[in-house]
Amino acid sequence: MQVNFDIEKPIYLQIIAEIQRALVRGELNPGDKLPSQRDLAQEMKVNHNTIQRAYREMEGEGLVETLRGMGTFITQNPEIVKQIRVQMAEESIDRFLAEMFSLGLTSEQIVQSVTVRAKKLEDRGEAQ
Amino acid sequence: MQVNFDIEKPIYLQIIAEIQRALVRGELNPGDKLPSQRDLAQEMKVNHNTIQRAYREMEGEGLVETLRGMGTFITQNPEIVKQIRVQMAEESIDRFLAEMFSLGLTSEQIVQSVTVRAKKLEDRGEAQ
Amino acid sequence: MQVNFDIEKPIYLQIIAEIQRALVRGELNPGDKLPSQRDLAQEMKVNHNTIQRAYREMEGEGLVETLRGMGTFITQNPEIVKQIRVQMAEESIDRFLAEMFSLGLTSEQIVQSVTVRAKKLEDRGEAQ
Amino acid sequence: MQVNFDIEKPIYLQIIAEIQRALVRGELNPGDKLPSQRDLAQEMKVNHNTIQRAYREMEGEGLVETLRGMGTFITQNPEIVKQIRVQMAEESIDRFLAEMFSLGLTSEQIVQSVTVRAKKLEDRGEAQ
DNA sequence: GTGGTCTAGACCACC
DNA sequence: GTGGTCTAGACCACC
Repeated sequence: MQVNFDIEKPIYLQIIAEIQRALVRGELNPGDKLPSQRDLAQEMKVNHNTIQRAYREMEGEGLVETLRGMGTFITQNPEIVKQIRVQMAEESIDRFLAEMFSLGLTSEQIVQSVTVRAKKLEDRGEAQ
Repeated sequence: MQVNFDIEKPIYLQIIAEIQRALVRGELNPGDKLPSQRDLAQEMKVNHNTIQRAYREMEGEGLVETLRGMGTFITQNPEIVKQIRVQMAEESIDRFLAEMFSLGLTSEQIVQSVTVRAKKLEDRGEAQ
Repeated sequence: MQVNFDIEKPIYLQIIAEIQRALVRGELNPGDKLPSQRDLAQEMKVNHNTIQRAYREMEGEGLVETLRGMGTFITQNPEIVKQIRVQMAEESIDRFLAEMFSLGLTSEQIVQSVTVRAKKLEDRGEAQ
Repeated sequence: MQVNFDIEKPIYLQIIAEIQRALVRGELNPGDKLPSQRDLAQEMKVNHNTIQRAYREMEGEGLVETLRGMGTFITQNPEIVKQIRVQMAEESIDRFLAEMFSLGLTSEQIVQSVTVRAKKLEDRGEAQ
């Protein structure tokens, strides 16, 4: 697991995004234990408070559960993966539409372009 | 004009992207003179060779023309803005589709989601 | 506004409790601006991060809203005061019942005692 | 046995309260010898005069008896535990009612809430 | 060993 | 001026 020290996004949000991606990819599953705050901090070369911020934020969203003295675990709710998938898709769509609108395209043009291109890529087998 | 010193993308490509965005936004127009390589290098705190690489690349794409002793100018072709727009839209679409496919959505689901969301945002007036 | 540096309760929770009490007492109202994080930190002689923790926690509960560069404000929702009242009453009841059960009283005995005593105090006018 | 050095309550009253709770919990029984004033003072890191004050106060209430040269003992009266229980329950009730009245609830509402909640907790088996 | 709280202080973005 | 992020390091509770 890696973070980019880019200027754009706070580290703790990048950590959350990493964990969500790992969940969506199935590398992390409901019930799994996350690395301890101190271990992950050392591994990622960030302060343990930054990891804690990320973990606490995820706890607030119901993504993880923390058992004092035991560690932090992915919530034992099989729905979370689906929920994250939906959330990530929505973010992706909104980011995309913002880009397209800023280029001056209308809804109709966008839908048209996406339809054509998605069909083409799917036929080529680029959709796994 | 600024660049992010992130690891992802070579600086000269970021410079090109910036200039293209400036063109699309109308902040830069066909025929306009670009800053001298040395001036821009100083302003952006990058090596002047990096600027030269960016300008050369854009020259290869027919985006700019360099007149010896005069400087570098946006090509006097009213079509370039439209061409960049198309190119940027295509990049945007492909990036977006790659994200959506990696989340496991099908072409139909993607088109469906985009259609609904684009309509909604347009109604809200978020498309300028 | 004061905090007790007692060992029992984290400072940031004490701060939240203080603000909730101020709301219930009507000393603070929906829409009111809270002191800036730095000012309150200085006044309470705690670190500004501790105030931020309290404010962020309240933001998560929808109690306050933060406008970057403007400050932190009590949510413009007239229902919050009622909600806090209910929450404080529930906490009060649960704390009380835990005490009474630990003394070995049954539900019936507790209800009986409370009924008699509440009536007596109300008649004496101790309920404002 | 520990005391909180909080500002609220004199230490000698906290000591009395601790001893009463120990009696109610059955950790201390009628006839039991209390630690010597000096021993307890050392253990609790308070002045031995503070312990003396606590013991004297309890003697005045008939809770303990001091036998010169022998030490201080819980009164050999099987009723004291019951009496303390009643006294603690009364204090608990009054503190609780004060809280609820200050939140603006009426006697009826308080009794109603307590009845519902006590029943629920008892059913859940939280009353030991 | 694991998480929780707190401090002092730095630097940043936005206004 | 206001909040946001982050670090380094301390001490604590619970196990």
